[in-house]
Amino acid sequence: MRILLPLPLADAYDYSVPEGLSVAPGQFVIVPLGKRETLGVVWGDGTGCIAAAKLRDVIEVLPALPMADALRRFVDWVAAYTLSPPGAVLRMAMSTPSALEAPRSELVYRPAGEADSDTLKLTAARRRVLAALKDGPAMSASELAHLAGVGASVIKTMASAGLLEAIERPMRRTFPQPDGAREGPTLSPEQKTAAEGLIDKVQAHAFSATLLDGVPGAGKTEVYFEAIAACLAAGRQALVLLPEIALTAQWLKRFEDRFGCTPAAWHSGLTSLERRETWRAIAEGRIGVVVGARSALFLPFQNLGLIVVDEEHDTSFKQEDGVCYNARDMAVVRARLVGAPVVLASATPSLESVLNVTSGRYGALHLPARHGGSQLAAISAVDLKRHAPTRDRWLSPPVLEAMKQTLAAGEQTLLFLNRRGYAPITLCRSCGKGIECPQCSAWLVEHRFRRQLVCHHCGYTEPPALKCRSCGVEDNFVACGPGVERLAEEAREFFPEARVELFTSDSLMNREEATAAVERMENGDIDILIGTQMAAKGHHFPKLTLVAVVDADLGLNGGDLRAAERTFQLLYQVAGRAGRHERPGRALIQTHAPEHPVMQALVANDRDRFVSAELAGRSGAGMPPYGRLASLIVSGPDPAAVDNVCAAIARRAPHQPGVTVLGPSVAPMSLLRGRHRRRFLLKTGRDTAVQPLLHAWLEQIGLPGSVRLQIDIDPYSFL
DNA sequence: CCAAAATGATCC
DNA sequence: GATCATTTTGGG
Repeated sequence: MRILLPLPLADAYDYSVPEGLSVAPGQFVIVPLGKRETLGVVWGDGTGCIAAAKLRDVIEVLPALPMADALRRFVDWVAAYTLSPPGAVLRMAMSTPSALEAPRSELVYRPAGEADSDTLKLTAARRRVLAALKDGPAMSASELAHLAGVGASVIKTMASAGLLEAIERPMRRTFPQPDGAREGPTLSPEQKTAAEGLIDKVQAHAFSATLLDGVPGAGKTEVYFEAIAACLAAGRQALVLLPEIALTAQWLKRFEDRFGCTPAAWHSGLTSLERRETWRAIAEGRIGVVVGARSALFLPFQNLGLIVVDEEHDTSFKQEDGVCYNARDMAVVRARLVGAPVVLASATPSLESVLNVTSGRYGALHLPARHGGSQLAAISAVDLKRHAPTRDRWLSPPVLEAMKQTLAAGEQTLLFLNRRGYAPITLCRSCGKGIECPQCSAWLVEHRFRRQLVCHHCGYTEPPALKCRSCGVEDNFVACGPGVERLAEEAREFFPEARVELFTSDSLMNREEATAAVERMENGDIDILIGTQMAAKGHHFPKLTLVAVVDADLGLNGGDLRAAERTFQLLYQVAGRAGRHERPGRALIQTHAPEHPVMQALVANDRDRFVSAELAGRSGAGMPPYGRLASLIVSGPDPAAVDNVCAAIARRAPHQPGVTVLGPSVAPMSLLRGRHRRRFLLKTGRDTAVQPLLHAWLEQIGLPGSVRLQIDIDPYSFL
C-alpha cells in the first residue's frame, strides 16, 4: 500500500500489509519510519518501485474516520500546483493528530428495562432521576445528578440496584446547531435577488464560482447567510473563510442573530482540546457551519456543500511560508473537487476575480445600494503639499478642523495609520545612523508603551538603546516619522478633553482586550480611535462619522505590482467605516499625490474606472491576472553560498518564447531572520503551465544544506 | 589530538 | 521532521 506521511518527503512510501489487517484508501495508519513510528494516510495501491523484501509492515489502523477521497485529491492538487512535497500539504490537513486517537469514553446511564420497579423502593429522588431520563438520551452521572437535583451517590446505588443501566460511550463535545429555518432579517429587493441566486447554486449541488460584489454596508453578509441557510437545509456543511482579523465578535454576533448560535470557529487561538473536538465533529458531520482563517480550508468536512470566502481580495489569504498558497484560489479548487458552489465576497474584488467574471469563468452578483438607505462616506483628499502639518506633527489643519467638528457633534473619529509602534525609525542625532535589526535589513521600531525596540519582520526585541551602536554617543536619539502611538500622543495634545484610544494588532492586545475596546467604541466611550488595519476590518461603529487616513501614500511606494490595487482596496474599506447608519460620514485622505489615480478614483468614488485602468495597465505589461508570475527566493546565512546557487539557477534558466526570467536580484528584504536573500521572477503568458517548466529547470540544482530555495506560484508580496 | 558542532543522506 | 553517519571546526 502507498502511504503518504505528513513530512516534507518527495513522495509517498510503499508499505506491506500484514496478514489479518485490512487497509483501505484514506485510512489513518501508523507505520515505521527508520527508528520511529509515524502517522500516515493510505494513499492508494503500492507502486512496486521498491523491492518487496524491503517493504515494512503497517503497524496499526487507527479507528478514526478515513480521509475523504475529495480531500486526498485536494492535497495532491495543491502539492502539484505549489510544487510542494505532498506530505507537506498533508501536514496541513492533519494539523490535529490527537483527533485521530480513540476518543476517551465516559459512562452514561439509561433506565434498565427489565428492572422490576414494584419490588424496589422508589424514593422521590429515584423517581426524579427516572423522570429526567424518560424518553431522553442517556446521560452521564454528573449531568443526571444535576438535572434531577440529587446527589451522585443516588445514581450509583440505582445502578448497582439494577434500576439504571450504565453504557460506555465516547466522550464528545456537543456543538450547537445553527438553525437556518429561523426568521432572517428583512432583505432589500437587491439583496433578495442576490440571495436567491446563491440559493439556486447551493441547491444545484454542483461546482460553481460566484463573485458577490457590493459596496461596504450593502449587506453582503446577510446575502451569503441565506446561502448558508439553504446549505444547512440541504443537510450539508458550510465553510466561511475570513481574514483572521475580520473574525470579530461583531461578525459572530451577526451570525448568532441569524442562526441562533455562534458557528464553530477555526483559528490559531484555539486550545488543543478545542481543536481536537472541533476537528472530530467536522469529520463526523456534527458541525454545520465552520468559520475560520485560511487553515480551515484543509479541515476534514464530511459533506461540504458551500464555501464562502469573505473579503476575497484580502492578502492575508496568501500564505507566504512553507507551502505558499492562496486560500481564496485553493477554495475554488476544493469546491470544484467536492462539487460545491464557492462564493467570493468583496466590496473591492481582486483583479483576478474581476477578470474571471469578465471571461465567464465566474458568475457575478452585484449589490449596488447601501442597505438601510445611508450613504457612502464622502471621500476627499487633503493635499499635504498645500496643507502641511506643523513640524513633527502628522495631522493637517483640515483634518484637525474636521476632528474638532466631529468632537463637538458628539461623534467619533478614526485615525488610520498602518504603522505600529511610536515611530518607524529611530536615528542617532550625532552620527545620523538608524537603529537596525541585527538579523534583518529593517529598522527597529520603538514601542514606547512596551519600552522596547521591535523588529516587525522577525520579532526580535531589545530594550530601548541608551548608547548609539555606531558612534557611542549617549541618549541622543530622535524618533522619525509617525507610528500609531505617536499619533495618539498628538491627538491627546490637540484634544486634551477627548477620550483617545489605540487599537492595534500588537501582542500587547489580546482578544479580550480588543473585544472590550470594540465595545467601548460601540458604546461611545471613545471619541478618537487610532488604529492600524485591525481597526478597519470587520467592525461597524454607529457613531463613527469621520475617518482620516494619515498617510495614504504608505503602500504606494516600493515598486510592488499590486501597490495601487492594494492601496485602493485598503483605503476604500477604511473610508467605508464612516457613517454607516443614519449619520452621514466623511473620509479625509492625507496624501502627497492627490493626482495619483488611486486618490482620484477614491475621491470620485469610481471604483470601476480605477479597476479598468489598472486592468489595462496589467494587460499591457503582460502581468497578472493576464500573465503568470512565479517567484524563487534563494536564501541562506552565507551570501557567497547563496550567490553560487543563484549562478547555477541562472545558468539553467529556460529560454523559450513567452517566458521571461528576471534575476537574480537582491530581494527587497535582503536580510531576513539572519538569511541573505536573492530572488528570481518567472513571468509567462496566461496559458503557460508554469509547474512543468519550473520542475525541469530546478530539478538538477543541488542545494547545500544551509541554502533554501522557496518557490512561490502567484506571489503577492514582493519582499 | 579529541570532541563538540555542523552538515548531509536516508527513511518505504 | 527525526535520526544517524560523516565532515568540519576549534580549543588545548
